Amino acid sequence: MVEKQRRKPGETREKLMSAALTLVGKGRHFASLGIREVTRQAGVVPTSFYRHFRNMDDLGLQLVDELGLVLRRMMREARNNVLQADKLMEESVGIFISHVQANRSFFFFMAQGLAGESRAVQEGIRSEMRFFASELANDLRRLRLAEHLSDGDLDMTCDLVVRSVAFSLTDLLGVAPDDDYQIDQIRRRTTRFLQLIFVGAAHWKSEGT
Amino acid sequence: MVEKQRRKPGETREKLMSAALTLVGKGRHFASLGIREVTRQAGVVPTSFYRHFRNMDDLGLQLVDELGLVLRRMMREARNNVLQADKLMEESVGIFISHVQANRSFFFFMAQGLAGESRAVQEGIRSEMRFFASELANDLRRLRLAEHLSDGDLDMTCDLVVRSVAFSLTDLLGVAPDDDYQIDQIRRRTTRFLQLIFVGAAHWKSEGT
DNA sequence: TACCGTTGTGTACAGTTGTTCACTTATGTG
DNA sequence: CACATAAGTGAACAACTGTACACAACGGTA
Repeated sequence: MVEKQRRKPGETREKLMSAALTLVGKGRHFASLGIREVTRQAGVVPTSFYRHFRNMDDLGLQLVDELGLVLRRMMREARNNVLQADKLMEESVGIFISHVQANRSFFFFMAQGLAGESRAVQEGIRSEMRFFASELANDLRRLRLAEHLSDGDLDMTCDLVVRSVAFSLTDLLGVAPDDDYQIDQIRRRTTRFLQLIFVGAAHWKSEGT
Repeated sequence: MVEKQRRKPGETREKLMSAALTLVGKGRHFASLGIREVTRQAGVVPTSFYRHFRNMDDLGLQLVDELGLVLRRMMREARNNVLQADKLMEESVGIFISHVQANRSFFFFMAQGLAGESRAVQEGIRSEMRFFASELANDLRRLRLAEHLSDGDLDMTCDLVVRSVAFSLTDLLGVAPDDDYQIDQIRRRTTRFLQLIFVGAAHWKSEGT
């Protein structure tokens, strides 16, 4: 007699994905995870894996999609909550950090994927970052905060902003999630990076002429 | 009769390390490499591994040390060849890119290690980057290129510079090594990033007062 | 020359891996 | 209700893994 568990449709799929994330969150690298390991963590029999994914790379790709959702939520919150332009950067960095804390495993996965072994995952994450940068550029245009910059220069600036924040991710994931002191240091530093970049953008090319 | 190969002392050790690097250079992630796999690539029997390393993490740590040498060579070359201050950034980025091309596997390893699973390797690479940033700050002070900045602000600026260049690493490693067009795009973009940062540094705090 | 520590070799073994197969059970549509 | 399909299960396999052991050849030193 086979005891088949009753589950909602797609529940095992979710279990597998979050099992992989859990392992990544525990410090394991996604590239080193095996199918059996993930199914074990998910409390599911190994063969179930193949019902939902072709292999680990496939699972990784689907995680990238979910990561996209997380990033979009973050962006939406930033858009809604950053009202006054003068505190724009402090608040944005704050929102970023709190989202990282709330979805630590996801961001572990993101940081790993940037130099990961699956080209597809890598390209997926990179494209999420490009999207993020272009949305940021739109916002700045809309808020009339960068009217002296050409489109190309604004894109470059936003690209650099996104990269700097993304790099802070590795700092953030390197400290304990409850180490408030260190986290505050990172928050300050990241904010100053962004301020420096925008000071640069404000004077960009205005001196070469 | 056991045919023992004659090798220079430490030759097998080197073979193992460069075998790991080779695999990483082929797109594999360091965290997913196994002892047997590395020894196979090195053309050595699995048990030999333990004569030189306690486990793969240990090998990784020793690779970080060698990476340090590569980075120092790069820094030295930059110091010798960058003579005129106005081309400082173009030339530095150029030297960086050519070193990456010449030691591709090493830089693959570096990019992976930043979000790798061994905390020790991670910390090692991070510390190499800190060292690099502080040396850069020294140089700028020495060349009297940043006299209006406080020590703290100069450190921050150099930190941001190093991070931006390091992030370009992932771009660089993502394109084929002979894709000259793309590489030139990356070179241009990275250079502009640095210029933007230094424009920011030049006007830093001069406006808040 | 005799000796010893280092390094390389071959064999062995238990544990884990990815994947296939034949099966049972649940679910939703006609 | 019947039935096709999706989603779960367990057993099995060959291949591979890390690691241990005993042994052999080398290099240097006394």
